[in-house]
Amino acid sequence: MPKVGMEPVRRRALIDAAISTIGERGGLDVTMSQIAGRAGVSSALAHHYFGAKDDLLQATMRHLLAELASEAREALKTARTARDRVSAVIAVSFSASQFQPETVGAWLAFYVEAQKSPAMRRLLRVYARRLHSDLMSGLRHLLAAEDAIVAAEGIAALIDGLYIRRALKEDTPDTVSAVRLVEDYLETKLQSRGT
Amino acid sequence: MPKVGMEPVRRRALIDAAISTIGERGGLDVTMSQIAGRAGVSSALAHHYFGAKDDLLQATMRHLLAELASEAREALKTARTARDRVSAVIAVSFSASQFQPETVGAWLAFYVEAQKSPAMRRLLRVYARRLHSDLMSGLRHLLAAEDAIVAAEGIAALIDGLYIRRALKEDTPDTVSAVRLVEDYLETKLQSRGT
DNA sequence: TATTTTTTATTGACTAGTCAATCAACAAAA
DNA sequence: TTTTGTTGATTGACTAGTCAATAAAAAATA
Repeated sequence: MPKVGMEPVRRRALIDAAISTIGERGGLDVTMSQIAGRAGVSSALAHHYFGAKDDLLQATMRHLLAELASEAREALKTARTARDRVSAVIAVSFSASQFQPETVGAWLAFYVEAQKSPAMRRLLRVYARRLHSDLMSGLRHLLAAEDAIVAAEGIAALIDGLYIRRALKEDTPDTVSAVRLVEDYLETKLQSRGT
Repeated sequence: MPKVGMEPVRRRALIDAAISTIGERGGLDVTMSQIAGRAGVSSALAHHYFGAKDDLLQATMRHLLAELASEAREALKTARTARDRVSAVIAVSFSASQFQPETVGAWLAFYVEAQKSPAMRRLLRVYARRLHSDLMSGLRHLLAAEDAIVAAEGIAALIDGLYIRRALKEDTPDTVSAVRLVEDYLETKLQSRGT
């Protein structure tokens, strides 16, 4: 029952299906048929809209990044103080939508893929840089220049590390304790100011 | 030119080849032929000694874990104070042999695989538990019980996070700065004692 | 010691299965 | 009648795993 104007609907459905398929099966070695099937279409249609499998995967990664960026922008908008800005960035990283095991699984899979694919690596670098600058936008006002950079790197590494642990499920660090751990790090950093 | 007593030699060569192939290509989707070829034998021989591909991969992971464990044991032996113990664990995680991009790439690939494979997940849990207990063996004497646990979790997450960043190469955190970052975290934790 | 037999090492060729990508064909809307 | 949406069938490439065959070393036997 072909209706016109399906393209955006199908694209979105395929990307969503790609995320959950990758997250569920844990890895990028998912087949076009699995993804297409979950989106309720044939694999031929997936190729029709995205060309090669790689293109669909890249579009998926881009979608993940865009979603995270948009959440971060939103959260930063309402943060009043510098301290709030840092907490906002941390909170977004572990927000319900981002910290879902499926999503985390997909993120991790893309991290691995980035080792092979320069295109993916570029995308991830964009994310890393934005995270850094978002963190610095608050930390800059709270710590001396050098300390702020170290703190930003530390927080970023902590976030990535907690993501990995989340992806492994079982004895999963939940959202709350993950946030607490990072906030605790930040707090000790702020307290040792000037030492 | 068949000589007798080749089994251990081949096994080791195949495992080494697996590590570098996985690390170089970034992912577990390497073929038996690639691994065997790098080890200088036919793919049939790899199957002869390891059975299925999965078995070779598991043996490889086990080898990685065993090597890390042995290095850690060695380092802890010479640590005199509690503080030294913690530093020793950190140092081992970023030692030259462990922090090689190839090795790190392989580690990351196994992390992803662990999402699918319960066997791999079990192995990784062994690693996580040992890391935790090694850290606690020092931290226990330096911090209050609760704080020690938080610090151990934080250090572990930092290590994993820095590994990920290392795997992505380019703007790589080198060994020295990675150690410094973790040590700095530990230091601030210790200083805020009793706060 | 000379020989046969067994064990160990090794591979090329093959099988069976999977999957990305293509394409011709069909259906509904414009 | 042209455009848009859609799929089943097919192709071509690749790969895990098997197997029969070969050859050297070691063990057993004469």
